[in-house]
Amino acid sequence: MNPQQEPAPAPSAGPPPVQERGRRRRAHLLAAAVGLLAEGGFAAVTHRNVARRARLPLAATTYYFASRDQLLAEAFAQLVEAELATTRDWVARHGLRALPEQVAAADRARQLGLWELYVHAGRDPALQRIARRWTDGCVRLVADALTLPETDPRARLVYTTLSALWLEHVVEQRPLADARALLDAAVENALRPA
Amino acid sequence: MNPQQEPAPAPSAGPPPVQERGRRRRAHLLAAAVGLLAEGGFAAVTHRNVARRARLPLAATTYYFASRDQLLAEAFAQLVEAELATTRDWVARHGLRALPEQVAAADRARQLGLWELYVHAGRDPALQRIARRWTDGCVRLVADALTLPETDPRARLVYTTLSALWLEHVVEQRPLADARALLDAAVENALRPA
DNA sequence: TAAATAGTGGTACAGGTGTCCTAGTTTAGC
DNA sequence: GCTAAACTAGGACACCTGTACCACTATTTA
Repeated sequence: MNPQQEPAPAPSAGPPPVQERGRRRRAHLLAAAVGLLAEGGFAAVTHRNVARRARLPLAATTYYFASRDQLLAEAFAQLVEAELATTRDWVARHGLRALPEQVAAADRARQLGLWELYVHAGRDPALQRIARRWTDGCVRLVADALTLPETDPRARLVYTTLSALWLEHVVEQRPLADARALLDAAVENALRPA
Repeated sequence: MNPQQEPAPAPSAGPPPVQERGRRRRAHLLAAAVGLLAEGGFAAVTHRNVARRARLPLAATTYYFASRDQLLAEAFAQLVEAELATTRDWVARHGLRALPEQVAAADRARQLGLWELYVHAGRDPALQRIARRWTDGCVRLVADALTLPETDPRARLVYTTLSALWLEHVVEQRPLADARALLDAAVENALRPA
């Protein structure tokens, strides 16, 4: 009896849990991780914190995620996707030049968490892929907003200014007033005929 | 009698140690912290790692620095100062447009550590001051290289492109070829008469 | 010289960490 | 129904963390 029954093979890295409740729990854990990342940064995302916030037992975290790194990676991916969607929406509604206002309105801590993970991606190939997708998504977004082809270097150029201003604002909390002016200048430069 | 002899008031946060050996030891600890930060990032800078690398007893770290945070802050300041000096040198020698080559040649892990601390500064006012000094220093550097007044927004604009490309390269490890082209375009745009 | 200060280093503490284990319970498929 | 898989939950393990303590020894100062 008890023929090495393989009690819990841990689906972690593989496909999502098959049972409905399992899928919900996994999603809750992920959401908790994202929240913690925003509030306390990188270091706050521990198994115990995540479990506590999701009101689940500690073991649930290791059951649904193979490791803390994987949890972080998925949180990063989710954060990036959400951010891209939000930004796309905003740009569609208010135009590219209104982006500084969106940055101002958004949750600063959340943005910080995003950038923290972005930089951390420099040391983790799994995260690096997500970081690239983020940059690419943003560049495409800018290109669309300026009605430029996706690969037009001018879009890329505008995005460099945009992202630098964004990061600067989030980290250094400088007044946003000149950010808007600088972004305008960058857009103007890009669209000005050579 | 032992009249509350205050055995070790810990100069940590105050002025540097008065004895020569003490000053050397403190410097060694700081250098060790910078090295660790580069190699393993944020998390690697622990009291024990720093002490081991500096070949000093664990207690030396708490004797010379009031806390881990202070140690990190000083490491950040030192890293920033060194980086600014190096870059200034490079620009004086090879010009602004050759900066991508400097980034390529520099120690990637070290740059990563620098950016990690930069983003972390968003959560720590003490680090934030240093982050601002870094940005300001870089902008001034760009302004000087372009023979623009320090506060000219065009210098700031060029720096946004520069820093974004720099961070992108360090984190995402994209080919550096188009970075150079983009930087050139940014400089051209800035200097083009309106 | 003696006293006061600066620095040293070994150790201990209380707490947090990721991860694993295991016995149990629920659910899905037949 | 029954069996196998999916899931739960609590606890434990080994390790690492920042920091405090304290009996020392150098060094400086008076």
